[in-house]
Amino acid sequence: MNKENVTIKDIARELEISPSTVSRALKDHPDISPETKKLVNNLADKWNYRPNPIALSLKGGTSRTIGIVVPEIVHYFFSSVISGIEDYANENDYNVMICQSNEDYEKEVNSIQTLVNSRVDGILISISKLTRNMEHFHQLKSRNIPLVFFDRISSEVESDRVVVDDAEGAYMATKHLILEGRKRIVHLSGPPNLVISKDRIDGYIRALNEFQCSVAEENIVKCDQIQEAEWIVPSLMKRSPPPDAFFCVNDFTAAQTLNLVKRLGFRVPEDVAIVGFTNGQLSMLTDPGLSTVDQHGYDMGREAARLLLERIKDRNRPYQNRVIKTELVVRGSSSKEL
Amino acid sequence: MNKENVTIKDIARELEISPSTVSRALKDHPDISPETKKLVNNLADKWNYRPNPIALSLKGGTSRTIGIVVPEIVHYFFSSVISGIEDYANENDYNVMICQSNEDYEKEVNSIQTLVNSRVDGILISISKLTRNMEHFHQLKSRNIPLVFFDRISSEVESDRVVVDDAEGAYMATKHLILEGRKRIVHLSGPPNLVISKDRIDGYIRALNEFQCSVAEENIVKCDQIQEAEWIVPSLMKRSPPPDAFFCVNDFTAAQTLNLVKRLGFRVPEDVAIVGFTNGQLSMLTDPGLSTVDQHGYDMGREAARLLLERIKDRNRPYQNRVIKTELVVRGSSSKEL
DNA sequence: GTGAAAGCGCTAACAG
DNA sequence: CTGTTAGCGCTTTCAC
Repeated sequence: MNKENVTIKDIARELEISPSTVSRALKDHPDISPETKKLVNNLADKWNYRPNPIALSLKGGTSRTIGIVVPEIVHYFFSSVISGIEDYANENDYNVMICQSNEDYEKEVNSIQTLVNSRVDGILISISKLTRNMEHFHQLKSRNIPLVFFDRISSEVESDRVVVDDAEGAYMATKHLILEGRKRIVHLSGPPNLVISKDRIDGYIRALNEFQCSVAEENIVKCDQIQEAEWIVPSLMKRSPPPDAFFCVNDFTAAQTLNLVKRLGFRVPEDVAIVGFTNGQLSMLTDPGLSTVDQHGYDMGREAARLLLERIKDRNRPYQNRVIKTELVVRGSSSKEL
Repeated sequence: MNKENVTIKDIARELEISPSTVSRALKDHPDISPETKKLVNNLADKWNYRPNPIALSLKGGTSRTIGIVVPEIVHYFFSSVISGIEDYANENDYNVMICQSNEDYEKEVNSIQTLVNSRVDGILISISKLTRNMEHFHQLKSRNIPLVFFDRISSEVESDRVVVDDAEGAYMATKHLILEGRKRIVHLSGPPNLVISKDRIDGYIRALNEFQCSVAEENIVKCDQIQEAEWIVPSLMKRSPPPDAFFCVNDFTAAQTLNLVKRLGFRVPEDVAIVGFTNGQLSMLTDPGLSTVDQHGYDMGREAARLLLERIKDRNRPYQNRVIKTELVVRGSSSKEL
């Protein structure tokens, strides 16, 4: 009943017809007689025939597999993007191959090499924090391998891109803090070489300007990791007067800031308000709940996959730039009413 | 410089020798003269030749790709397992294809079908909460496709397995709570059809027995999701006397329990101690920090991948059962000293 | 030491 | 309407 792997030949032999006829019957080719089709399809069903995708790949020069490179799978944002890519790809009969760069330039280059060697039909990537040299992307372009950047894009490499509306998200978060009456809003920002970091800073500044608040250099501090926050936040809180709000580049840093500030005896949100960025599972579980900017990772994943599959179909279409809307989610860490 | 995709034929043509000679030279076959080898290898390097894995697969009947099926990528535990699998697989020149079941039986069956159709050399799976029928696994066995279960195993299907020492982890957690002087320890448990749920219950009971504490039916409550906890925990806290400790089947439920209990006016850990299971990123960011049992997901992933690759090499070896040690991580939610 | 030929599973141009 | 043939890239047996 469960033959190891049924091939077209097997069916042809059994029915005493040629493999090509079987192949055509299976694809409902108009030339084939209805009876033959029925015969073939019945046997194919009965034997549970599945076309061998490897043979198809070799023939067609396309693997129906796309590759993803992310810094770390274990981050909520990235795993939700992957989830979206996965779903969209599978719906379109594509498979997905995943590599991690671990925020390391070398590993990123290797990952791309691996995917290229595996003959993926295209690549989706969010670049690592340490990536400065964009040579590996140019190589992809010169080899004509479709490439889509998501979230952490390269501004130097022309290609399809999906980003969230980082500037707008940061603007909304900052504006929210201002409207809550905060005067000394610190922005804990990301690595300066990433476009998303710059955009979030821009949004932060735009909001301050709009409300005639002064923008102070020392209120923009690079700090995007739990360990960094450990010493940076306490040192910031020693200022007099201390900051009365933090807008953080991600939920982890925000949650950690929240804890540190509480440990120093400040009340949240009364003395200090905090807003993060991501809206991961974490943000509902801090105390108080963490206000944050939802990045809609899953949607971004679907959109990125869509762009990639479209480019695979048509390599000459103009480059697309998609922006996923962000959404401010207000919880107890920034609003006294919650 | 960057030819699209160099083949053996290209090299043969350029050097005016036959493809077979090139193939042999590339694999350092003893028959080939050193000069020819040098010539071939130099050109291969220069042209950046990479064997086409698809052709190799078709020829060799092996894809050097393994498949993973997990309930949800976005859970810290699963993404860390995936990370471990990835690393081990890549070190051994295997690629990894990932599918999600979304805790749904149908999608699990589909995922396996997808992977089989893609001709993966083997499959790693952690079964969904809703999976009761094991037919799809038996099919894999009858098709002779290597299969390794990790974490959520099927006790009904014989195969290689990697689990964490759930019973021991639960035992340590419970014992720790007992030693902290807790008398009314509630266990919020997982879906009863999963082996891990049973094992954790067993460990919980063993610790209670060992210390002559009574085991009460009503202290074992099925509750493994944030939303469930929302109403279950408050109702439990209405008992008189209320529970003075919770051992939860995962970190999410534990963190949520922690918040709910605090919201009801109880102090943690003074009035109520809480221990979770996973040791995800979340556990350092609750207030107080969440005591939990580390599952070493990354190590589990590596080990599972190792078992799979070994079985792919030798399909007749006896089935292996690997147990990853768990580790109790004590933080503020269960110990007054922290 | 090297080459020719066949075949992995499938498709498509070309014949009939 | 159906069969034959060649070829995707690579390996491997069999010849020479």
